[in-house]
Amino acid sequence: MIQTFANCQIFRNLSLGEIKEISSRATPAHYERGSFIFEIGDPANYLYIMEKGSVKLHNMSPSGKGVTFEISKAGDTLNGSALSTGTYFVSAQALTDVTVLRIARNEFFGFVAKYPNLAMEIIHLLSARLKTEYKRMAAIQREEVEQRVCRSLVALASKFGTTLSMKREELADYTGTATETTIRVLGRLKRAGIVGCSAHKGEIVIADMDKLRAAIVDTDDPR
Amino acid sequence: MIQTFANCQIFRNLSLGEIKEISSRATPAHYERGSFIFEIGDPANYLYIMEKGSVKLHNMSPSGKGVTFEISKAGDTLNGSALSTGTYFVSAQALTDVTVLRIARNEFFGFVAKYPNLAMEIIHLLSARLKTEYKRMAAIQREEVEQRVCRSLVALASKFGTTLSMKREELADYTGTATETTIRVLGRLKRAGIVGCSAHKGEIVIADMDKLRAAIVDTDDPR
DNA sequence: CGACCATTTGACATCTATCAACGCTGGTGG
DNA sequence: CCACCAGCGTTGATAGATGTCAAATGGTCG
Repeated sequence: MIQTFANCQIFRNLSLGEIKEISSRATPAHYERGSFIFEIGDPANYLYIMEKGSVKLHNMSPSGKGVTFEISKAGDTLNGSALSTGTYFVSAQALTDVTVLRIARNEFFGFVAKYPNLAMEIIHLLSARLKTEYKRMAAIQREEVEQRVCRSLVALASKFGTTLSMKREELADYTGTATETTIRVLGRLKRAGIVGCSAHKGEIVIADMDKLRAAIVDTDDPR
Repeated sequence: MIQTFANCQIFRNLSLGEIKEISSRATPAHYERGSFIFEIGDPANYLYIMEKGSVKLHNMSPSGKGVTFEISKAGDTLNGSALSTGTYFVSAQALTDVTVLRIARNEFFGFVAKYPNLAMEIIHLLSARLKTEYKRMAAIQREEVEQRVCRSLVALASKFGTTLSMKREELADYTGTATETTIRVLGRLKRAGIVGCSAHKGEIVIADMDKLRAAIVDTDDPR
């Protein structure tokens, strides 16, 4: 458990003693694949820290149209900003069996007020995430679908490696396109040798990472 | 100057003495309409706090395609998160003549580390902004243009009132559509009596705020 | 082996961007 | 005072990209 905290970005600048103090207030919880850790709109009473497994943060509309914001893994917090806004603004669904640690909102904020290093790391983390979202917005508004699929693949691969275990539909929700459209793009990428052909169901293998990266630099403003 | 700080969300929980201390390290600066306070990619060495005027935060690609993220006014900070990430990740351009206060990055972070209230407010602010961006992403990926234009109008009106002084092109960049498309939507809204017909150039007047709000609730997920 | 779900492919509808032309308005200079 | 110009707003026609619908294929698991 201590190790989980030490691996978590927002706690990394704390001393071992401080981490021990905080982790003493955390309780573990398990969720099985497919279940929800919380749903959008629930009151945000706990900070969740991922220990094991992966979780999809998304906003599924009643019509079935999903928007995926992030896939979280060990060391990530789940929609931690919601502790500030009062209610979770995304849903968290387990993609695998999952173990999390959770800390009550008030206790967590107590620590934040007490340890400037912790507050500072949170600020850095939120800033980085905001930057990511801004870039993503710019990409969505400017780029064509093929670009965006490639961009999604790069983002996912840099976090999870070149073998992604996700369905086409999940990639489509992450990219923000129809499933069929994503499949057609993947088809083109296969023919270009960028994506592997063999891949099992529910799996996407990136065959040539360099080519993939090259495919998204052609547009304006490489920054 | 003190007043500017007191009106600024991130400083609002500080004592007068603390505000005085911080504001003693701030220096004012003026920019005339059209000029850039900073441009995307510049090293983020200062925190800017708006005192007077309005500023557009955007990302203009060389091809001329602009994405507008926010219009800032008195009390707002300009891309403050950039102090964490190292370089500004949007450009800040004055829409009017503008007065800002600026504080050197290191000094500002010194205060953040020293005053937990300040750090906490920053966390709240960033969290709220992240929530806004998530909603916006969901809207972009799910909604049709008409919805999004209405949503933009509501957001802008709740900050600036029902008379917006902006060109169609600026609204289009904010909404993420072509200028002509935005104009066509505005045409429909005029006919529906939601938007005023008289409006001068460079001005958009919202005639019926209730109808406007009603126009964006029809889709999924009213949250 | 059979059922079910993911994946794929095709045809089609439609939305939106793009291109082009024009009108209007306010400002400027003769 | 008038004519002209430049920029913004508006409208129409068109093409292209992407979503949607429908159906076939193929893989996986019980």
